[in-house]
Amino acid sequence: MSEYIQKLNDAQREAVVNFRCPSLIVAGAGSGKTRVLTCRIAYMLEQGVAPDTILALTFTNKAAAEMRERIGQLLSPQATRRIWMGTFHSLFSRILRAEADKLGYPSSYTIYDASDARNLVKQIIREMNLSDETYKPGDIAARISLAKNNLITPGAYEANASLQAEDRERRRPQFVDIYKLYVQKCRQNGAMDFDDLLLNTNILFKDFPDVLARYQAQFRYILVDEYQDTNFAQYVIIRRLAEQHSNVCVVGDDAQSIYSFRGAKIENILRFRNDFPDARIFKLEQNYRSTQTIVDAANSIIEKNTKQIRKRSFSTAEQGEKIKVIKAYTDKEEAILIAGDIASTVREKDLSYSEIAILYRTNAQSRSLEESLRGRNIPYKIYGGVSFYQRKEIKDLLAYVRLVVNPKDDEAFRRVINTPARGIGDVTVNRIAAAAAERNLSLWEAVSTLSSDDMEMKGAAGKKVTAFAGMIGELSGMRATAEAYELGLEIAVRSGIIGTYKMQQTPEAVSALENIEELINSVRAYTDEQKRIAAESGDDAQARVTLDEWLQNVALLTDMDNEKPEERNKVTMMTVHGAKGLEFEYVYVAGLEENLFPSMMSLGNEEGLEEERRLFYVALTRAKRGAVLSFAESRFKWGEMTFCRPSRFLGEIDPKFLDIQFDADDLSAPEGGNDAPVRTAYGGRGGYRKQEAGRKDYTGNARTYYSGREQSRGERSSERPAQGGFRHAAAPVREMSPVVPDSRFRSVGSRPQVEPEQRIPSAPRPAESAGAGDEFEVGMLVRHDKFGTGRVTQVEEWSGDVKITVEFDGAGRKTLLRRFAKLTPLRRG
DNA sequence: CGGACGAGGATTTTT
DNA sequence: TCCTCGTCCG
Repeated sequence: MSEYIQKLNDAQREAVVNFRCPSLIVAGAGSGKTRVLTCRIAYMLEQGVAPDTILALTFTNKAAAEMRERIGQLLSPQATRRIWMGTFHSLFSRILRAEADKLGYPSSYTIYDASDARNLVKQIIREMNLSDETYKPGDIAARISLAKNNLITPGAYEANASLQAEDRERRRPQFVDIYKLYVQKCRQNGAMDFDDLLLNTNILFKDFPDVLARYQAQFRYILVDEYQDTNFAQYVIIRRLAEQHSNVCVVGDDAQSIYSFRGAKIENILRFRNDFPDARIFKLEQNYRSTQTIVDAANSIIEKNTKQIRKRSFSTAEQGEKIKVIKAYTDKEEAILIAGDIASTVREKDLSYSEIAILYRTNAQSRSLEESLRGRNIPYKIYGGVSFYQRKEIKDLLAYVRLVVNPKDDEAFRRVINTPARGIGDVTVNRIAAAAAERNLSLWEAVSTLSSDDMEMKGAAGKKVTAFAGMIGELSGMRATAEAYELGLEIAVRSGIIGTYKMQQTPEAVSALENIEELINSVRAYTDEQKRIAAESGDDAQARVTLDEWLQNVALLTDMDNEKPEERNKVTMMTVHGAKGLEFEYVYVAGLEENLFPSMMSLGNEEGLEEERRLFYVALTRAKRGAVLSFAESRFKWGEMTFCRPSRFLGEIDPKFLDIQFDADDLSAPEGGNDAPVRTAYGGRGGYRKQEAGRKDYTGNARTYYSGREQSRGERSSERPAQGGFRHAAAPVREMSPVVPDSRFRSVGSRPQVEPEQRIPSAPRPAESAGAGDEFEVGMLVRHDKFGTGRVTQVEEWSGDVKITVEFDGAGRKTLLRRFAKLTPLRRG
């Protein structure tokens, strides 16, 4: 038996070697889940399973790459090449690319990300003359996504009385019309959104049984990582593919299901046994990551949930330190206390900053934490915020590539036609659109084949459009011969994107250029890599990698995928969601307050609350050695000071694991009293009775948040069967309720790429006497046609012009550009 | 066209 | 608070 098998514990080994039956591997936090998965695949290969009969599905590219890497280490890198290992989206997009013609799509279809999808929805709502008050694009896009995730096509949606009733009730009777048009436009544009990759795979498998049979025959072994996060569409794909060989191995942890807002169904893992009655279940319960204290504390939280697979994680590591709980008066103080604690922890335990993470529920919390870390000169890195791929310059460049690759992509066309500005305005675009619609052409097809007269354009506009068409046409022509990298660079240059940013001297423009450079380099890296793989495996078919291919790949990437190793020795700051799958020596969880963590939005129903509890479980189990939990009594939210109560989760941790850092006066029991403080602090473990006897301070809070419902739960009822039974394809419709929350993107606390310290300050420079600058100066009295007279308070040079700030007597302060404003100097100050 | 300005909105977000 | 979006004006 291979060495790597011997090193496994019994449960792990069982889960590895029994690979010829449906298997459910319940893998608690830190239980060596990835290890088991990689060993299982390695073992399968060693047992003679052909690599291309293995389909291994993950949720992130990172997870797939890591797994491939580790299998490669166990066997050889070559051995892993032909395994179908990757994300649901990337593998099925590959299949769809091969089978596109059957669905009436071009094989070089483009992939819309969430914001592309939302923009299209928005545009449709405008076109239909609907109010974007009632039809909020974000809501509509989310509902479309929800429908697709539940395999409800527009036709099925329309035929469904209860969904229709729901929309009427919510005063959005025309939702289904938007949905229809959206699907139609995507198809016209030769585009699929993320959800389509799964939905269309299902349609392909349903409508083309021979195609399904082919893939069923091929994938004799199906493995799914993070199964608790699969949605209905993914679930059905897996079931369909598994029908023939019934050989599915799913790995996951129901306690870490935290993506229901994205359509994930915890029921999929809870009910795996019903789907595969002869499945074997392997429970990995030994935690290798954390101390006993952390594991036991986490258990004491998660056992409050009713929906779960019973298991008992245990750690054989040392008992370890208690979990520190910090109270602060304000969010600002909380941040300062955390920074201080990090500084001393790092010093005392001789840690590197990279071994520490601060986790929070919402990105908005990062700001105060950031400031306090900076105040103490603690290096940090914030994850989240505006992603690389969401940056304007990147989306612009990608839109060009999309248009060049897929001439039907009207969305790309609209984005690109006047970016950078080339004097083609709405009026012109509308004319193009009208002409195109009349002839049933895409926008690009119209522009490249019709004359200016056909589009009813006057001289200047017509010329500009012709020039644009010529440029795209030439780039498009290069596709057949040029290397992807060259073409990418050519697009960046010819489009004028690079030139425009080069002209500007702002730090933003510099960073934009760097991003563009990075993107283009990634084309080269990708093609080189693909060529290397092709060479290794002896395929000549891949001699030249096209831009199409890279584009499909890049659409499915996220920031996590270009993590740079130089981010060493920095404290990690991220949301709890972002931390799933990671581990740190010390973890700080900030903002443990009611309405924040658990989030206010989750409090309406028990299911939401249970998910928050799982989220807290995830947060806590990231810690190897120590955890620090903090809360503030007041916090700035949306510019307003709000008062907060400590999170109920604090009270749910068995107090014997806690080390309370505050308020000994009010909370502590008499000397020698063992654990009274915590009980009175949070009312955990029946402690609330005591509080009701009339303690002050926190007791009042405790009484409130241990509301009747909480108390009445009394003896926990975890034996109760899981609620909300899973419905199968027969009635997927029920899956539509409740409606998902608004899922529009936020982008608070962004700038992950540029360290604040490294930013070039853009402080206004006084205008040089170059040209017109000296005409105005601070203190001068001036007159303006509209605003009357005023005094100049600031003059600065501003990208080729002069920006003048004037305090007007009547109209207040205005900032004017010299080039435009008709300002008359009156008298020197 | 493109910047200034005010209103409104603000969980979480693997792809 | 602080960002995004729409509108208005030079």
